[in-house]
Amino acid sequence: MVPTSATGSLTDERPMRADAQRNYERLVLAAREVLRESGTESSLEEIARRAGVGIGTLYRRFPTRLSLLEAVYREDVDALAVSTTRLVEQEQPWEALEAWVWVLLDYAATKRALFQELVDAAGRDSELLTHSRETVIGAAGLVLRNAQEAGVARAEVEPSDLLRLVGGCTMMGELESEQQKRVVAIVLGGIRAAA
Amino acid sequence: MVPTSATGSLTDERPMRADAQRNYERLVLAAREVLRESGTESSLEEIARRAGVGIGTLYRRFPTRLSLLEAVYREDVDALAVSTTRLVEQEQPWEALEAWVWVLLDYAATKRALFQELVDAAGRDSELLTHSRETVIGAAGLVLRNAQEAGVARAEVEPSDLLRLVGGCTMMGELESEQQKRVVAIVLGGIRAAA
DNA sequence: TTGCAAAACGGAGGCTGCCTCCGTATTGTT
DNA sequence: AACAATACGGAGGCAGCCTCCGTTTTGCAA
Repeated sequence: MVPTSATGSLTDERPMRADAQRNYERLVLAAREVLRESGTESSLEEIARRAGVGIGTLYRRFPTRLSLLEAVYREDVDALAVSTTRLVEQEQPWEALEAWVWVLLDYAATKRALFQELVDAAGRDSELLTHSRETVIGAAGLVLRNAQEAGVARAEVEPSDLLRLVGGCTMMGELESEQQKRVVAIVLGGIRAAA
Repeated sequence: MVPTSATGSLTDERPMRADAQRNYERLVLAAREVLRESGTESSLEEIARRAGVGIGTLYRRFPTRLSLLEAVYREDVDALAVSTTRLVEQEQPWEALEAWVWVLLDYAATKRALFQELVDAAGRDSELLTHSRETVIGAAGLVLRNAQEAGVARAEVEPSDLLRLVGGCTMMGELESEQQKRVVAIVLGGIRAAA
């Protein structure tokens, strides 16, 4: 999953230079480590330090905090998309939605930092459509539309509403599992179409 | 509303010294101003600067970021409590709850910074029961219990759930009014007891 | 191989913010 | 008027963000 070019866009002619690629890997590795330890508070300098790389290198490779987070969690984000598809194919629409919310929560629990900044940047920055945002919103849309077409979810709910509700309230501070259950129940209850 | 003693606790014998009181007022004034401009990002140094006061003075008076926010919004928080009581007395239980959510949103809109840190500190710090937290949670409890006793709100919902849902998801970034309406509708739908 | 330009590195440095500490100034009380 | 008690304020230490640019590394081409 290590790209051989910085952007993955169509305009890369050359592969990354060997040292660049090595440092890329080190940075992502260190970032994952530091993020696990310090979450949202993680310092970029600490990450660079841990990676044994100059701060300048970090900034060259990842101009944005978000871009680093994305690199770290890219695989996980893609995995979310995959398991979303599976849910939609194998479960009943409502059950899929229910299950998906829990998948999202579980997912968010280990990716607070990314999620925080992602939801945060949901409104503004709408220019910079990052891979993660597209993917997560896409997943939400898939499972939601599926439920709506089956008539089990209210038609007016939008994917971003789902993210807000599930992500938003969960993202702030920890949530004990009891409260988590209650909150999810409330959200699901509010989304379910009246019988 | 300017206290004549730093803590308001039982142990203050003397009133604040004149200069202390003057600076207190200046600080709160400046803080309100800066908070309006910069929200959560507000810098304490900027506030001190704006107040024409040394940074040391700020820290002596408000050892904690939260304590400053509280001072700024103390009156507003109390006002929330008052209008909560009024709602409960004058409206039907469910209507009161509905209206209260909107009051809370409106309230939160101008007090993002306080709210953010408040909800954030909801779990940990449970020792330090600040005035604001008690007040806000108390208000949520009042309106919620009222609805529950009337049988129009699910019994298992807790006050902090309400804060999480309404505050949490709203607090992250801006929310356009359309989305706000949808999100509130979902939350209320999930709280309402099944008929 | 060797040479060389393109690519990448890395950290110093400028800026800002957090917070503490302590010498100095202001009060108000006797 | 004098003297504690109280309060002030900012220097200074630490850390993080980000940029800029002189130095090093790499890989292609001769």
